[in-house]
Amino acid sequence: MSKNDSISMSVIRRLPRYYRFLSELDEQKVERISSTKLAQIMNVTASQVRQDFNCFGGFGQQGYGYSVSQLRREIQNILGLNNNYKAILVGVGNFGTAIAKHLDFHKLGFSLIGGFETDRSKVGESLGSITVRDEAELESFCRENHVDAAFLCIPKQNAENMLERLYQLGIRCFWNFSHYDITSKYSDTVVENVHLSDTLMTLCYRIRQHEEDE
Amino acid sequence: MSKNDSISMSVIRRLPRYYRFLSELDEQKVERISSTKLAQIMNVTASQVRQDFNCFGGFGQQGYGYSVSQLRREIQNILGLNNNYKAILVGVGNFGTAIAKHLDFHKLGFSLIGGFETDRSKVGESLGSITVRDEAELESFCRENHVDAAFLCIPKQNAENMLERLYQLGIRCFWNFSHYDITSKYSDTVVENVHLSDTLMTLCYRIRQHEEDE
DNA sequence: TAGATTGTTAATCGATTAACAATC
DNA sequence: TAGATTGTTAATCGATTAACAATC
Repeated sequence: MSKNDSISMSVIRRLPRYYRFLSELDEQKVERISSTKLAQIMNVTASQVRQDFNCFGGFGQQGYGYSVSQLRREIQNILGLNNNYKAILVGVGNFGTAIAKHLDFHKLGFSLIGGFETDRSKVGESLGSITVRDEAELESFCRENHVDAAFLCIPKQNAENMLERLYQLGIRCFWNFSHYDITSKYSDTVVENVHLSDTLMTLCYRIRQHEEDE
Repeated sequence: MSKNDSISMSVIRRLPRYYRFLSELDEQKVERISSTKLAQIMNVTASQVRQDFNCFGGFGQQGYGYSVSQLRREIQNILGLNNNYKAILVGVGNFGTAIAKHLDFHKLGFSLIGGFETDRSKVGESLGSITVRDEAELESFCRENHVDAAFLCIPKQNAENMLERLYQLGIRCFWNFSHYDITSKYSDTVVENVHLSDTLMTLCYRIRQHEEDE
């Protein structure tokens, strides 16, 4: 766990996938694996596997391969999944609700500590471990609780205002499901955008390509 | 709209984003835009904008720029958003429901024609234009209706079986929210994976990087 | 020791950016 | 015509793959 020097984003974005495959192998009690075998399972090249792992230092052993459980733990550490970043859910509609119920945030480095919603009819509902609060309580809540990140599940038209409020409250990290372009206005933020419709449009394009190939 | 010769995936995956920005400009009644200006708004290089658009043929006019509405329409055509691919939703839990309610499939080249669920208590519910059906009806439904794609919103453990059934029914295109690795078993499929937890893990990593930069 | 497999360097490939001639 | 901006070629940069010496 050394050898840092800013790893490229291409590598980082592959780590979760390694982590998933290694977790599965670990559950299946597989003890060791070679870069060749792992590459085969994951449908990538063995070279890439070794290059990727070596960005962080040598986890393997020549002539033997990698210890699945150790490698899994190393990637877990690199990604920081043992953290417990405090996150709030902003917008508890269908989508926000699904997210909150669907994911095990603790395994992903987060802890969901609050949810906020404009629709009064939803305020007071409980959602897993949290209770849905009136959006008006956002400021007081954030002053009483340390918040590391916000999960944005609101429509684009509400995003501009909400961002201003969240930014004022010192929140700089966002998991953004809205189509609002956060970084263009707030450059000192960390944003992971999830644009579901973009991937569906890509699928649309690829369906036709696939048909044409026949 | 010519000059094809297999466009690289890097370009294709940028098209939805161009499409979104152009749609917005179009709504704001902006008539023309230069690659420089568009690049500025989108935070990319003007070179990239021009290279990307030129993969498909010259939409611009020297000394003038690009017509926003025309360019938007061109990208719409390239992506094939005027299609009406018939899709079914497999798994109508929190997540599937949110997806179905959240997105305007018609604008994205699809038409949702059915939803299937194992949980009997949900069968019969209506969801936008569709009615939730018992998963047991999947085969009969797919034989009576042409289905181009399946949106997979089921847990990983159910995915293997379900994929086998869908594949048998001739479905080859998937929007996959499960962590099941479709292409490794079914190589003649078109799959867009959406791994939400992967992006959250990446955010987790980036939060720490951000903190360290201070 | 022999065999296997890593860690790492070098070669290749593809994607991005820069530059500028063509042209509206 | 002069100015602006594209379309396109060439240069650069980064990421991926191949190769192999190091070593368990």
